[in-house]
Amino acid sequence: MTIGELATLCNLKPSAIRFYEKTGLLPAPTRRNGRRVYSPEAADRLTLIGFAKETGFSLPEIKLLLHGFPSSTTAGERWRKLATSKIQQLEANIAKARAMEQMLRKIMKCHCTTIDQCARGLSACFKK
Amino acid sequence: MTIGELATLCNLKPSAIRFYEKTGLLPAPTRRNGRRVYSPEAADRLTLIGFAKETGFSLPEIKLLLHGFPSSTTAGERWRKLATSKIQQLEANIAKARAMEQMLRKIMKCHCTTIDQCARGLSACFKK
DNA sequence: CTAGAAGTTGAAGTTGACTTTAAGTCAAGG
DNA sequence: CCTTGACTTAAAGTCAACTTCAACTTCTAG
Repeated sequence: MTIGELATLCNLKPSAIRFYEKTGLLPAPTRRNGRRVYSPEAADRLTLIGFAKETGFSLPEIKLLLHGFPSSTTAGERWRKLATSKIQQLEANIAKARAMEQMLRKIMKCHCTTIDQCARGLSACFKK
Repeated sequence: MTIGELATLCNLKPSAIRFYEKTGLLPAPTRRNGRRVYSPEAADRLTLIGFAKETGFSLPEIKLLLHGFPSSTTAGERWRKLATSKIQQLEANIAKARAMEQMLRKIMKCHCTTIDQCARGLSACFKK
């Protein structure tokens, strides 16, 4: 697969793929006459990266999750710690998203055009 | 309340509050000797803004949700449309977060240090 | 064989959301 | 009265995550 094909397949621009390679998220593929040639697994990797991004991971975090921490005796443990904290973050995000959704639904039930008009007291739900 | 007090109360820097004011997210407060003086409602507004940010709204989107669309006969309807699409986005985000969480949990059950070691085939879950 | 589409590089530019800086004003405590 | 710290502004700086540019090479169709 060429970089262009991989890009269209994953809804990315070639520049993004080169950027991920340069920053170490994506392994450098083999080359044919100087050009990158990708195997289908590259698409799996990019799918995973995209998914992680959409769930709130930064690129450095994704790098850690993908490659594990730099080798050390406690590497596995540290990966585990990162994953555990990320799971907690994900659950917090889910809770927040649900609360926001509830708020929007409530506001939609009345007939205002702004939140200020009818969200008085509603923001109390979010204290803390 | 001074800008500094409001900032500590909402875990923000004064500069962020001034920035929100400049970009129209926060109404300009009254002034005493040139200095901003805030009423407690300002904190509610900031809490709401923070919440929206954390659930994936951009500042321009938050502005729209707060102030409604610029006045026009269809303003209310457009607000409604925006809110509806945002609710859908929130639900999609919740689903993604759940899938990501499941994936992390699965990977944690085996004893690898990287995702590549044991996530083979797992990314199939995400092929939408 | 040649035009043009797609690939290559490093470096510079973009966007969103702030933060920092510079240069100054105001106010409360010792 | 004077210092110290919080406030004011506009303008410039920062950071992440890419994108665009310039200059060049290489593949592909006619």
